[in-house]
Amino acid sequence: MLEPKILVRLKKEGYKLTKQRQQILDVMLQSKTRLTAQEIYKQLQRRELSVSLDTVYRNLKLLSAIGIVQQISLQSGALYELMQEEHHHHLVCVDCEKIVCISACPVMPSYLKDADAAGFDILGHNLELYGRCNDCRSKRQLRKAEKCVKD
Amino acid sequence: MLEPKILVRLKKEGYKLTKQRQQILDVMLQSKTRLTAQEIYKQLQRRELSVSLDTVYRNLKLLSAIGIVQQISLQSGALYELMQEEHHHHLVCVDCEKIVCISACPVMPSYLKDADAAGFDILGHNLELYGRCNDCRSKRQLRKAEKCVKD
DNA sequence: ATCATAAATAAGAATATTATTATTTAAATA
DNA sequence: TATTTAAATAATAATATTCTTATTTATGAT
Repeated sequence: MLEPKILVRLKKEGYKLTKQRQQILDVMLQSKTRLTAQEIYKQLQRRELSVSLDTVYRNLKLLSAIGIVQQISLQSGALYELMQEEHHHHLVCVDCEKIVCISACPVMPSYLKDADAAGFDILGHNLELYGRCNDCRSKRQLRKAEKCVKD
Repeated sequence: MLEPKILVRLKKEGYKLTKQRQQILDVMLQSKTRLTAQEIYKQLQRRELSVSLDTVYRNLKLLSAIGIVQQISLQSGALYELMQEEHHHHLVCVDCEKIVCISACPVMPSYLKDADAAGFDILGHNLELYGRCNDCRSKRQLRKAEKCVKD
């Protein structure tokens, strides 16, 4: 069921395809929503596969580093999603934590050349944008406006 | 002592310039190295200013979101550095956690337009690159080579 | 200078995340 | 198929990070 692309990627970097790793990926694949590490852990328990929470975290970190999984850091902890078809990034509202996908990716090969120059093999990257959404901006301005009216 | 630029930025976004916030920024300004939240907290205790660890974390998060501070996520936790002169990003070795600065930034205004389109005010961003450094790559290959020799 | 108020803080409890170490396992090769 | 070994895992202990709530404070307006 796993994308062959993912298998190839893991093998290429010398990582093993363990049962646990497969199941973690599968849970993410099945999920319609972004998940926390804890949620993935709970799903796995339902499936009766023995996976420690530690293993979930370890794998999410690894998979993020090599670009198979995308991590989104919120106040309340991190969310993870499987990188499907199109590579993309996320914009998070600093007030309400609303998340919006930004479809393009600005990290071009030319940019990675600098990194190569440092002698690194580039495996992946994570870009998160922060901002304030329309609603939250309005609310802020409303507060100021109300005050003026009252005065 | 604080860069006026930072003060302007905070005020513009409606954030207060508290003693604690000032001191956190000052500790980072004085430091020659990247610091963990805990290290910043300890520095502040030496200065005899009352700042809770919670406050340190809260501020680092806020300051990262609006681009005044840069966060670097390592296995062992996060490091923080004040964004000085030139905006830049970091490349981290997934094996040894060596950090290298990449001077340019690929996040151009044109890219941010997409974000604007979603009705967001963009405040900042965080980009982290992952790779494997020269040394770690060599070590991996050595292991394989040794095996071949032995055989 | 005083007042009003949203923003910020401290304290301590609750969670999330990582480290350590002994054991197990995938995968390469004989 | 059996052997070998780096990689991966589980268990649990240790840290790091966040939440909740009551209190304090910076700031803008009087």
